[in-house]
Amino acid sequence: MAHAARDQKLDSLLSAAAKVFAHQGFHRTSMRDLAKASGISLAGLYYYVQSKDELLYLIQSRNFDAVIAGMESALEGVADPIERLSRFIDNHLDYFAAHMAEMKVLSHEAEALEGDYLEQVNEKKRAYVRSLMDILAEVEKTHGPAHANRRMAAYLLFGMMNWIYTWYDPLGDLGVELLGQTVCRMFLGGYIGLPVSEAALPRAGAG
Amino acid sequence: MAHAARDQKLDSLLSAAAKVFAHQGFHRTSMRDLAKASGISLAGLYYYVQSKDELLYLIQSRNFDAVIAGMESALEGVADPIERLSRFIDNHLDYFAAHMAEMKVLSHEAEALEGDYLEQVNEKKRAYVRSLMDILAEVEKTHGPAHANRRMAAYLLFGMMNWIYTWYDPLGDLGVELLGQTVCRMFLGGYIGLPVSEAALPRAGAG
DNA sequence: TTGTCATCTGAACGCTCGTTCGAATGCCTC
DNA sequence: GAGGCATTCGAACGAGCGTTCAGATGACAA
Repeated sequence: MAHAARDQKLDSLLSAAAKVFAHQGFHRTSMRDLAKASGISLAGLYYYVQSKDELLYLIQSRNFDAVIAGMESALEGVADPIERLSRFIDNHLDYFAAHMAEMKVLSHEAEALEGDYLEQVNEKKRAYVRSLMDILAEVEKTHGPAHANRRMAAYLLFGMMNWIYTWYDPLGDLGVELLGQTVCRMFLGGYIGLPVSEAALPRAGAG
Repeated sequence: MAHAARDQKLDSLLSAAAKVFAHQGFHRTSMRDLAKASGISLAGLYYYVQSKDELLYLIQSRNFDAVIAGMESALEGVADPIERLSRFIDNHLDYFAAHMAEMKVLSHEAEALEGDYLEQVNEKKRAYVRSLMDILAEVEKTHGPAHANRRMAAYLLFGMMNWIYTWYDPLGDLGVELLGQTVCRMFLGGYIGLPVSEAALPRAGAG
């Protein structure tokens, strides 16, 4: 099948492009850079892709779809809210660690997209955030009112998870399992001894 | 003094440039854009600045210096490790919220710098991270061994704090005080009822 | 008035960019 | 061998980029 061969070559182009985008940034990367990295001639790139923008869109869109699909499968049949939250986090971090270049492009080049491309990715993003906030609502229903604004907490969690493209090395000594545990524990429990009571928290009486 | 007038005009150029960089991104912004935004002619920009790169460097460098100076002053004479951590977080978030454009440029355009400029900012960054990790070491000394790798915890905290440029509105209904409290509590304590015991955490017995 | 110096500018330079186009190549079918 | 189609490419185009330069402007000193 010719169709499959073409798709496969597009995939490898997207993979090569993601690496270069992650390394140099989208705007600093030229189509000539991508030609060199993918082994396709400059003009040849346009047989697989309509524009540089579409290339970025395809990287972001496909990987985001994969994250969302992974999440849906990870949550399937799981009822306990905390377990659902834990799986949401693990899925996000596991995919991130397994596709660092692509996820860095998704996290860092969010504003590089324009027009319809931007809107389509943003719609996925909104749905994904909504999924997390639904889980947080369930958590609150089971465990009582939260100690934080739900929306704020959601974005702080995304901050912990998405910022990892600036420092995390999946091949380093800090494994993804430890990362997932730590993020989950930090979100739900804390850094020092878990039983930190309200009164022990600072800010209450300090200027 | 003529010197002071010049410095003042450079300041206002940097401030205008930070807004445009924050809005469009560094590489997408042209010197012609900056000329328009600052009210200086294209060639006139080069009377105040050697290059577009230096412009970015000055924004990052000066604001980072301000963050660090604020931190040193906030920690002065404070002994309690948890209070020190709380002040470190508050200083970072307060400055971020008060200078969203500049801090977005500092967070998001970290890799846009090159050569000496990059190295100088990175050195500040390393020292700043070291400051946080020193505080974490003090916290551990006082409150016993932590439940997370120290370096990992530090970067997760920076993730929560730096990611806010993607979602936080200082003029919205979520005040900076609440933000600081939440980040501090999430780092130290947690989202649902603080006494979440080890056993209650998922991951242990779930696939 | 003349000269000096900081401040500012219009116009241009050389370069790289994303994209296009006409043509070449390789492969399959008849 | 001929025709058709998917694939690939060298060369070029127009546009925009960061930067430079020779010179204008205006304030102040002599």
